[in-house]
Amino acid sequence: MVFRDHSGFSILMPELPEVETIRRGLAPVFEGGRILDVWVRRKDLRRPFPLDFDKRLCGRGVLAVLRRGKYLLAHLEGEESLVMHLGMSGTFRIENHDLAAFHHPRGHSAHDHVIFHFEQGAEVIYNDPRRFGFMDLVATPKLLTYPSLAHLGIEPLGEDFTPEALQATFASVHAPLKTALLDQRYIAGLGNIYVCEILHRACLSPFRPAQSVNKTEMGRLRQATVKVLCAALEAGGSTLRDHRHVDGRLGYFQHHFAVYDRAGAACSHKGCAGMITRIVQGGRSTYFCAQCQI
DNA sequence: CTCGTCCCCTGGGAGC
DNA sequence: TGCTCCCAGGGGACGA
Repeated sequence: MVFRDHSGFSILMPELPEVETIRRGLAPVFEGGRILDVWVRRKDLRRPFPLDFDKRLCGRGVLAVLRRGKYLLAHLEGEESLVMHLGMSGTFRIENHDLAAFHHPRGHSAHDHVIFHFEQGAEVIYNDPRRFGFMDLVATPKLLTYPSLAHLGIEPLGEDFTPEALQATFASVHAPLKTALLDQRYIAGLGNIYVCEILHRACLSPFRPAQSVNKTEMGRLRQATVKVLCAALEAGGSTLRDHRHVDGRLGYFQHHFAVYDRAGAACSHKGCAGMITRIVQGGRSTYFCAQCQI
């Protein structure tokens, strides 16, 4: 969904490209940095913060920031990792203040829930109006069995994302292709917006039972997924490089969509006279062209 | 197991 | 102009 926040920035829900762009934006501050102090402004987001969340982060060095699906993972010194999910409205911004300012915080907005203060003076601020995100601390060796991460499917930008793997994954899945692509247990990182774009690009119907998609079509699906995600990443990358955005807002950038939120528009495929329509599948909007998505 | 439904939350937009 | 209501989204819980 596209909407504008109070300062006129265009906001998009964080799916894989947004989360990866945020990861790249956080990395220069997090990786090799040390957390001096953490200010948690409420006791929970979607879930409660873990016990002594702030105390356990104070003084910790950050080794690396990784992404798995839509999750961000900050590996900390001492074999512990900070697991973060942005839900639907979570974002980070980076501000640079002197140390004194942190102890007399000013100018934080109503939805700034967590503020990390780094040794070098940067503040990393997590803002989440709808509070569907969450943060947790997990022993790094136990990440593989952490419930939210344990059952995540294939990384769509990884080497394992092949037509053969897709066919094997969906071999016994009766669910409609649209629903199956959104299911993080099969493929990790896709959300409603990009799934609509991917299916349109691959000329595949959202209604097709996932198991009915043949290998040739899986090849198209793979190709479309990589193209759509990489184009979005490129847009995010150019936002990071754009110095007009140096107020530190991460991960939100303009995209051009072929189908999402474009009901009534003409299908953009060459030679197709179809029109984009909106239907509901599993309680979520699907935008597609019934003419060429078969 | 798989499938469908509902809920969490807020702000924007439609409609009156 | 100002009010009310509906809706978007990811993930987890729950029941069939």
